[in-house]
Amino acid sequence: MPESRPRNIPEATVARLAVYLRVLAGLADDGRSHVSSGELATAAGVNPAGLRKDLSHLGPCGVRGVGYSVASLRDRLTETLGGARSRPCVLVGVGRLGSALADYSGFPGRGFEFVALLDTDPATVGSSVAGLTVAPVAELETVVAETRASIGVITTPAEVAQSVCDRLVAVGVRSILNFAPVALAVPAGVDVRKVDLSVELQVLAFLDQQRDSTPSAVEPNRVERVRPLPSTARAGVR
Amino acid sequence: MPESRPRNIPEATVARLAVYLRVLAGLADDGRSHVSSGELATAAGVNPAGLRKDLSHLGPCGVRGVGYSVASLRDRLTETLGGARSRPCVLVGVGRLGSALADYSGFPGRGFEFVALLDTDPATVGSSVAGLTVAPVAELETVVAETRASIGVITTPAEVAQSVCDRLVAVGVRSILNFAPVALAVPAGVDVRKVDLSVELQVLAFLDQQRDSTPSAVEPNRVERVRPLPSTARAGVR
DNA sequence: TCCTGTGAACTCATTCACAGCC
DNA sequence: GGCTGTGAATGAGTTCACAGGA
Repeated sequence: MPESRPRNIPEATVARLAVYLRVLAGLADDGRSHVSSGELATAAGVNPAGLRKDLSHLGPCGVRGVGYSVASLRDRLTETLGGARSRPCVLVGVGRLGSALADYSGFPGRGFEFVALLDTDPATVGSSVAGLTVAPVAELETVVAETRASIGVITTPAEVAQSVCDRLVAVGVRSILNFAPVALAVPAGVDVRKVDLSVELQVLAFLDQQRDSTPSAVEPNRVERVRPLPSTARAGVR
Repeated sequence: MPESRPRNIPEATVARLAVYLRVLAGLADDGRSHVSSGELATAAGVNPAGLRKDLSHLGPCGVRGVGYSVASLRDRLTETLGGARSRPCVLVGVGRLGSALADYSGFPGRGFEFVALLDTDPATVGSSVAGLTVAPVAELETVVAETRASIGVITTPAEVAQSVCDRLVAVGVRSILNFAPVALAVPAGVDVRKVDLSVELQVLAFLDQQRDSTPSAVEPNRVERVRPLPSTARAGVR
């Protein structure tokens, strides 16, 4: 076969593909059979031309003069994003944020699936969250080995994040999503993405304040400008 | 006075300034008096040259051949990020994610402060979260008017996010942080940032899967590469 | 000699504008 | 006529390399 694989899709594009997929699922539920790039772009909050460029990474998948088939585009995106075999994820730290995240696992065809939830708190261990029974962190090594998890999600307090990270890496986890407000040190070959909720708020507060300071001068209204997604930091190898 | 204001600081830089500030607070607690850009950069997970460029937006604030004064740099960052008078925020949707977020308010000098938490669930309304009593959503308009909140945080289910957004905008909120997985439509002049937790996981899953497919070939090890932050989408003015 | 501050190169990403097909 | 696919242009942001001061 002549390598029909997705090839090199930019990270920013991958993030948007996930958004398109969600919108398409909604359109399919509404019984729609086709969409134009314009309509899809509006629903996803992006620029139409950018959307088309994103989709071009999958090869031609629309019909000129008509638009995109909702069902087939959805299937294509599902497959591209990892669809068939979803990656097993282990989540450490089942607090409010952790349990909120665990519920996102619900949807199939998302490319990931939580297979274990770990916590230290005896009151939390043994309880059921998102259909899984919370296990003690002591079992981290065993659980990762048994489930062959390759993705770890850290929603612990900052103080223990690095040690949890070290343990995950030691047993072979190579992709980590970190919600703790610390920069994790990892060996090359491990991919860390970071999401910092308080930083998001600080940035918003800064822009808000800055706008008040500026007497609304200088810049007129731009109708709708949208930026990618990256929202995270990366360290280590591809 | 000759406008000594921060001027135009790139958004990506603002996000990192918040991270530096947190690291500096930790260093101050440890009794450190000075840091070099290299050390600070490592702790923040960024490139030293980039850090210096970021700080250059505040004007010279280091000492050549020595480094930065921990205390004075911290104060400078605090002030730049909105320090003195923090922006009042209203949060709508006090579920697990919402209450987790509300706790971030704790720190002073962050540039924002939660002044009200709203929810529809009668079981949640009246309870105390992060030191605030949860109020019914019906009081949204009153609360925003009384607190003069200019920032709204939406952590509701997707179905009601747009209507909550509309109500916030109607009473004058111009900066919104949206955690619901929908693209919010807002009039020009309103700034929306979006954080999508499930997308973060999907991107990580994709990269993880992609790495397994590729026989580790092509690319050698990159030691530590870090990307900015944006983590969000923006719509509206400025 | 140290480390900061910064112009300049470079990489990455978004937007524009139009060619191509239905 | 309408809408997709895409090369070219633009812009933002990061890295490099060195000038400049303690």
